[in-house]
Parts: sequence; structure tokens; C-alpha cells
Amino acid sequence: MAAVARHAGVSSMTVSNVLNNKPSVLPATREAVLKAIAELDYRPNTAARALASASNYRIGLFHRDSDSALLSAMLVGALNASARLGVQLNIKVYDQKSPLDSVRDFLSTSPDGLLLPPPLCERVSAAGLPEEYDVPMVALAAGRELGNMHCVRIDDEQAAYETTGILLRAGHRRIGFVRIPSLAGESRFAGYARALADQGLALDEALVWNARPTFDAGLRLAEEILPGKRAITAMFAGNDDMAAAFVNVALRTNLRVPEDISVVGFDDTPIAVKIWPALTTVRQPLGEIAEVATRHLVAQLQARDKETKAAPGGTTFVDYQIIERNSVAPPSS
Amino acid sequence: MAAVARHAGVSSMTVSNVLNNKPSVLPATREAVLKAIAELDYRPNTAARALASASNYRIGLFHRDSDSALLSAMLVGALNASARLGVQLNIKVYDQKSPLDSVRDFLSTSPDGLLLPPPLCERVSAAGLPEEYDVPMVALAAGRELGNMHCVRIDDEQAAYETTGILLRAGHRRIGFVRIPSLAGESRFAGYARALADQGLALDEALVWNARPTFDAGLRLAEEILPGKRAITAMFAGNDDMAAAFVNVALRTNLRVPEDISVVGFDDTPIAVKIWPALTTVRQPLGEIAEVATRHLVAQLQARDKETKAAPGGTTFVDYQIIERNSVAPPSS
DNA sequence: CTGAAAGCGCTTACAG
DNA sequence: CTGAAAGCGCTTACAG
Repeated sequence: MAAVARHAGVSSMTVSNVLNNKPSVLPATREAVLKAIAELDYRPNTAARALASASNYRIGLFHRDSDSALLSAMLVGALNASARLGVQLNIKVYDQKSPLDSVRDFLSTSPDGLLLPPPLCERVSAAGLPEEYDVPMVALAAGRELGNMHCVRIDDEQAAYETTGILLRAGHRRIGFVRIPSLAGESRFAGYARALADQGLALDEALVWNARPTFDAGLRLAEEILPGKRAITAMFAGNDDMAAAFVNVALRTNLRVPEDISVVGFDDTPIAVKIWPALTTVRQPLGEIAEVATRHLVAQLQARDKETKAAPGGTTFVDYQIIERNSVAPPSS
Repeated sequence: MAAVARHAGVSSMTVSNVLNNKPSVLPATREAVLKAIAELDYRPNTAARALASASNYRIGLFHRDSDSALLSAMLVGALNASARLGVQLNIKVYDQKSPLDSVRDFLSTSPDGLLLPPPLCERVSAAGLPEEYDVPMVALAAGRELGNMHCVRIDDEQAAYETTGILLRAGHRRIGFVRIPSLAGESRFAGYARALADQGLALDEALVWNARPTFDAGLRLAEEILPGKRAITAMFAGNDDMAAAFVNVALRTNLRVPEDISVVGFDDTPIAVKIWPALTTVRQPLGEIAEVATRHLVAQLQARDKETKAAPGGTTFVDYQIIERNSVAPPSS
């Protein structure tokens, strides 16, 4: 940095000011510094920044070992943001048997904040950990607003509403729905119900099944639903894994997808394009969610340090995207 | 750290020595420090360590956006190791169209070292970048020894040999093989050929197909091979994605897996358990590979700083594991 | 709008 | 075997 300062004929403080986008720097000075940075190909030392910035925050990102499909995007997003902000990110794997204990253990090491993906965020929120510990927590993709912690997510209800709309517009009237036990599941069910209501269709409880959001559960459910006379012409599965299970069972029982039955998923995980037909599904930008969540958490930390008390709860929305592939077609008559 | 030192009645230097396992510390002193650390629940500041240690290395880990299945494990492994070693890890996404340019771009920012997963490591090695730039590079899971950079990997040849053995022991004699265009593909093919030779079986070139290791390529190949009279009773696919494609096409063409045809994959990516039947496959411990590679790279950097010249090339092996699930059965007569 | 000084929490030679 | 001093590369108040 000293070299850049010399090159630009300013002090290293000014270089720092430019780097951190301080508004006080004169445009001309800023440009000179930027030019010096480019010419010397200078890259700030993350460690030094982290150390020097009063912040020096340490935040934890929890994840289960199992769901790598969702994990890598989140990791990359959180990593990017934390590197830029100079905060120390601790990646923690939690035990499925006692997730709360894992969180408490980590909390006992006095971290500055927590990043909680589902389903952990729901558990932590319900257990009242945000009130018990004075450590800011941010939920990722929680499905709906959480009273005691901020949440960064897509609008699950609206996404499910629009996705159901695609099925309705294709001509389907008997659309099955898998309701997964989570806040996201509830929000999506609400969106599905609203879409039906908008078309003047009654919600038929017989077409709604409750199941855990795993491939295995999807397999069992599909084996129960698909054979014989089917009540549905389309299935809105709880997520991509379940949708993949439906496609799999359909193929085994000589049903064509999408000709005989349409299937849509949720999440746009890698499996969506690793089966045939590729799944029509909703993309949640997990990387962006993690990035935004990390920034929000750090902002919360800084605000707190300045005694600007922030309100708990609240939501930041991130855009989703409906990806139409090959698993939806009009119902065969 | 000062608090720990005070608590233990020593200087902070001694605390540092304990933390870094310096042999000079007396057992009694060490214990006192360790006790103080535990009582105060002290955790060293990574940023400060990184900054203070003369090292202060910055290394890059490249990856494609596409293969998230392999990515997350590698990320976590490299992250763990780099946090522990206090080195700065830059995660870089490279462009598939011009991977070498991405590497050169990054190299121009003067990093201290590179971590290269396949297939990038092969390209970089073949292009002679290790000779061109004086930056240590370590290849992850490269499939076989690379002359100009160190490689951390499983023994692909032996893994394929053993996996083919499982098929042979189940009674299969006409075993198909998908040869993917990579060093790993070559090594695995060699293992397959050796297993056949061991049983006195001739290698039948008609049962060996070349294809890129993607789900789509697997789909096309399976659609060509499976219908009609089949030459094979089992297929050793190039990886899990391809194996999944074979299972998918088999189901669509009314073939039962594994009763009518056995299928095995390679990698043990998440898709292996997200299809039915779940795949018998070879697990590559990517997390461990990344961790070992990061440590090796840093060791190389430190050795170089001390002018202890290290030999280029060389290999560190990591154990693989054959996971037997439900996609293999004896051939139907 | 810009800069001189102090300090973030460690580690590295170097004494003793 | 242990410690006092300097310094890693930045940023944060504080002057001017």
C-alpha cells in the first residue's frame, strides 16, 4: 500500500480511503490512486484489513453434511462476502440429532454472529435462542418471516403461486401437491392454494400429501400415488429430490413424463438436469442469499457497535426464477 | 492472548509457542498455558496470525461453476486447511471456454500458489504453466502422476480394478466400460483391463465406449447401447452422472436395474443416492484431498522460502472406498 | 479534503 | 527454556 501511495504521490491513508470508497476523496486524487493501484497491480491484504478494522468479527455458518447441493452455492456466497468485508467465517457442520446443541456449543465460543440455513433456522428461532443469547443471527431461505431474527429469502408463496399457474395454464385441473414440514413448505402451500382459488378451483385435500423433503420419502409417496387410477395429472413436488423420485417411479411404472403426468420441483439443484426429463423448477439463488445475509449480519454488528439499535426480525427479499424445462406438458385427455 | 499469558503467569510469546507446538516449551509450562486457554476459552485471531506470520500466503482454488457436486466438499476441505494455516484462499471460478486464460489472469496477480482440480489441472500441466511461472501448483484428483506438479489423489487404477472385480465376482463376463477423456479415465480403464486380464478374459474393444463425463452424453450413449440385443450384462460408467443416465434409459426401455443390467458409477456424488436403484460407486474423499493438497502447497511454499528446493511432481495418495448399494446383481441367465 | 500517529493480535528473530 | 522488542499491512480517530 505504501508503494501505491508513493506512486500516486499521496499518503497511504488516502489510498485506504479510496479503497474503502470514502466520499471525502477528491475525484482527481481518487483517479490517481486507482491508476497507481492498477499499474502496480496492488491487492489489499485481507488479513491486515480484518485485523485493523475495529470490526474483526467472527461469524459462523452452519450446515448439514448431507445437503451438498445447496451447500456449495451458499458457501461460495458467504465466502465472497466475508472476504470482502474482512470478517472471519467459521464453517460449522451440525449434528442432525441435536442441532440446537451444536449451535449452543458454538455460541459458547463467543462468536459475533450466526448464519442459519433451513431447517436449522426454524429450530433456532422456535427455541428462542436469539432472545437467550445476545448474538445477531440471520436466517437464509427460511420460507417466511421469523419474528426474532432477520431473514434473507425468496418469496416462496409467490413463487409457488406462479409455478402452479404454469400448470393451470397448461390445462391441468387436478394438481397434486407435496407439503413438506417447514415454513417454506407452508408458504408454498399457501401459494398453491391461492393459485387454485384464483381460477375458482376448490382446494381438494385429497390431492395434498405431507412428506419429508427427501428422495426416499418421494419414492415411497410416488409408489403409493402413481400406480393404478390416478387422481392427478400433475404433481407439484416439495423439492427437486422429490420431483426426481416421482419421475423415477413414473418411468418404472411405464408412465411417460410429461405426457402422462407433469412434474415440477423446487430449488433447481443439480439433480434437476441430471434426470430425464429435466425438471421445470424454481431457482432459489442460494449464493446471492448467503451473500446478502452475510452483508446484512455485518451491518447489524456495526450498527450495534454504534449503539444504533436495530429492530429484530424483518426480511430481505431476493429474486427467484422459474426455470421451465421438460417435465411439464398439457394433460392427456 | 495477553490475558491468557497473564492468567498462566507467562509471556504472550510463550503462549504463542504453545499454540504453535514449538518443542522448546517445558511440559509444565505448556500445561499451565493450555489450562489458561481452556479456562478463558481463548481462540487465536486468524487474521492476526496470518498477518504476523512471515508467510502471509495467498493461494487460489479454481473451480467450474457447473460441478457443484464435487465443489462443496473441496471448498470445505481447502477452507479448513487454509484457515488453520493462516493462508488467504481465493476461490476463482474459471471460464470453460478459455480455462488457461483464467489461470494466467490470476497468475498475473502474483499469488503464491494454485490448487487445481480436474480437468483444469491436466490442461495447466500440459500447457507447461508450472515451468512458465514460478508459482507452485498442486493438482487435486488428477487421475495419475503429473510430471510438473504435485498431485493429491486416490489410486484410480486400483479403484477401477477392484470395482471391476465386484462385477466379475457377481458373475458378469461381458462388462461394458465408458472411457472418459481424462487422465483419470485412462487410469480407470487400465484398472478395468487389468481386472479382466486377471480373470483370463480378453479385452473386447466393442464393449468400450468413449464419451464425455456428463449426464447428457450418458443419455445419448445409453440410448444407443441399451435397446435391442445387448452385448453387455453390466456397465462400468465413467462417473455417477453417466451411471444415472444409464439407469434412467434402462427404466424407460423397460429394463430392470440391476436384474437385467448392473450399473456402477464413480465419485459417489449426491446423485448416487437420489436415483433408484442407488448406485454402487467409488467414493473419492474430495474434502480430504483438498485439505491434504492445501497443506502440501503451503509446506512447499515454506520449504522454498528456506531455499530447500523441492522436487517437482510426486504424488500423495488418499484412500478411496467402494460403496456397494443396489445397482449390481448377478447377470440373469 | 489529506496526513501523522497509534494500534489491531499475533509471530519472528534475537537475547539471556 | 523464556521474554522484550519490532513489525506484519492495514484502518481508525484525530488534526489541520
